[in-house]
Amino acid sequence: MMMDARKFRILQAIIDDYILTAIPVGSRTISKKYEMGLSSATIRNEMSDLEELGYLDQPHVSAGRIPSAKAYRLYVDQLLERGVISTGESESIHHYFDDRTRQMEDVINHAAKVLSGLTHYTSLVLSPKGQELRIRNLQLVPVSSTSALVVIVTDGGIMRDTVVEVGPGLDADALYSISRMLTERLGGRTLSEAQQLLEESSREMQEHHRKLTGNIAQFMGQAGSGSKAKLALGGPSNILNFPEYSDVEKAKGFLSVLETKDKLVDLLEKQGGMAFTVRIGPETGIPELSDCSLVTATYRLGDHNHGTIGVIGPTRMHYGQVLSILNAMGQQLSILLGQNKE
Amino acid sequence: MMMDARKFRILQAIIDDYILTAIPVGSRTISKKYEMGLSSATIRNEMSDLEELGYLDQPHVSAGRIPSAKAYRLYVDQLLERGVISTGESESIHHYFDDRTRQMEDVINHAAKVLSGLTHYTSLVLSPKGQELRIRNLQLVPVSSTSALVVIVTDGGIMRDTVVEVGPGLDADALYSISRMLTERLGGRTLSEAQQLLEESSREMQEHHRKLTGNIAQFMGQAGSGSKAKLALGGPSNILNFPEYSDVEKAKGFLSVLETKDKLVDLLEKQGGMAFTVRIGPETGIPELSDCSLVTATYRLGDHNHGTIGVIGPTRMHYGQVLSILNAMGQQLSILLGQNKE
DNA sequence: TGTTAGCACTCATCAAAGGCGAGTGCTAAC
DNA sequence: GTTAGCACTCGCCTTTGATGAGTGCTAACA
Repeated sequence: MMMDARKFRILQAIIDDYILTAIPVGSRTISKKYEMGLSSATIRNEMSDLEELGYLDQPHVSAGRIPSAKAYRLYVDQLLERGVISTGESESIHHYFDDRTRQMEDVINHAAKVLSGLTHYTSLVLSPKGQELRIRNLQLVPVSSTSALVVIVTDGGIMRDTVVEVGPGLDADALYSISRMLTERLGGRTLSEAQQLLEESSREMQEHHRKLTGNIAQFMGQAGSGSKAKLALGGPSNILNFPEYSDVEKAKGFLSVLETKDKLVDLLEKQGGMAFTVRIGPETGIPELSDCSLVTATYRLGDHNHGTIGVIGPTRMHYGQVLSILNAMGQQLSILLGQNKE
Repeated sequence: MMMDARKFRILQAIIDDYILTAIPVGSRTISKKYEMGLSSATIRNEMSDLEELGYLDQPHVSAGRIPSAKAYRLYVDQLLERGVISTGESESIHHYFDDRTRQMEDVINHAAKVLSGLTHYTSLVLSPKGQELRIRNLQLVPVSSTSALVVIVTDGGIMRDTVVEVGPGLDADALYSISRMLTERLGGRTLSEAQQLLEESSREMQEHHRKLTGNIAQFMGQAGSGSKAKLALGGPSNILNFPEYSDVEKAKGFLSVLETKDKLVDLLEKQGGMAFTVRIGPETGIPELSDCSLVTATYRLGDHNHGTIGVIGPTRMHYGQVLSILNAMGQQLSILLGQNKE
């Protein structure tokens, strides 16, 4: 037995209905509501076939069918092929941002809020990884007599800062001249290049500079490895709007995953630069999310950097709408963060 | 009728039991479990009095009694009077911090996690307000040809940063000399003093400097007013562990409040420097939290600055334990953040 | 006068029973 | 290949009744 066009149409109708109602779909519903021109009995036969093919599950014998993960997969692949992603939403999303928020952290927090507001799902926004960012300016600001704040301005406009120990006897002017020197030498390079360069050159340096440059190099390593990519969450409690999560235990599991952000960051980073990924149920690889779907999209920042935005919701998600919104939001973020570049 | 010692003992027993079990307490339970040396009948009479006095509620006629907000209030006031706060926990809390995390944001995030882990409630940690922080160093770092990053190092070790527009034609060296000048003039002053000073002096300045100083002054106003005090949440989903919140609707309300942090910040700032405050049920002023209690404590940072830590849980909270932990955590935070001061 | 035993009464909770209805699979006719 | 008809299944809801925890009241007791 094979999947034919009619089976597919029926499957699609079932998925659409289930996405809307969250209750198992019966043959009669499909026959009447979706004007197939077929009687419920015929639908039943087809549904029986679809179940055999693994696209439908039956919670119990006298209930309707619900789509399996495999069915959603088919559905989504179809959506992506047909390119349902419209960019018309881009403009409306623009309104949600006001132009003053340019700080990376504010932007991603706000983006997460907008995204969860628009989709009514839980949203995730991951800031770009710093790996490929190029240094534009580096400056040491004295904090105490033995420590200084490192400020790095990159072409992504992202500033990461940390406090490093500096040797004693370096006053503000000394730090400034070091800053100038470092900016001169490292400007235009990526963080990882700069790190390497610093480590090499520190050998030839005087004793009391060596420690400082070593610390800075280490910091660049951290910042560059992207281990500190910031994650913003939007509307975590949105999940409670769905009957799938009216069970408190399940809700707790879901929310717990959100609290330990590490797993989520890993998951989002697996995206690997693809325009869109859709992970359905078990495909997420996190047991607590086994009846969720995670839809992610990439936004670009310059030629080498990208961040990730995503939405988590029940497997019966409005995939088309979500993909479209993610697409629009991604573009908006690229524009917004790109302004720092000029 | 008056509250006497015996009534109080009985009330205390009822509260203790209800904190433990979350089920209405009957007269028999008190009589047997708490060795009052009184029969259940006598307890019943007393309970009836306590209800009349407003300390107990009865969910329905054939159920036991539950403590009212007024009862918790009495209970907590008693606790505070007796000074149940031990400092013994301080040392153990120390272990949860590793010494490298000195950045304000990391510290408060971590503190929130530790706090929710120890108490099993939802925790809140508010960073200190900047109002009284004294400027130690101010520096402008070029970001683009027309904008610069303002970095202010204060005696709290807190760095707040924002991007300001600068007039054209100011290169790195020019910015540095401005920075030096500003540091010279503003060092040792509080943010609000500095703001005022800047605004006054900007009148006498050249045209293209005026805008810059104006922007910096504005930023100081924002930072100083504390509107940007950072709030970290710990274990939001902990609330779901309590049967009071096994109702999904209630849980959603609770979590929604957590998502809009503004209200919480307001609530925490009302603390006003008191060592401890306990808000029970309606005292929180937020409808969604009307059957929660919020316990907050202050930690000091230097002589003029303070932050707030707190715990939200059901009204039947382990007040004694929570107060004790908050006390210890507050001390630890003061020490940890104080290290930036030297 | 305060305390206690006894008793009738209330009412939430739980489990069992039964009706309802949505939905199925199968069969026979078109 | 499609459809109408029908018996059957089984989750869901409501009803019912038993259970038991807990109360308020009264009368007896120290």
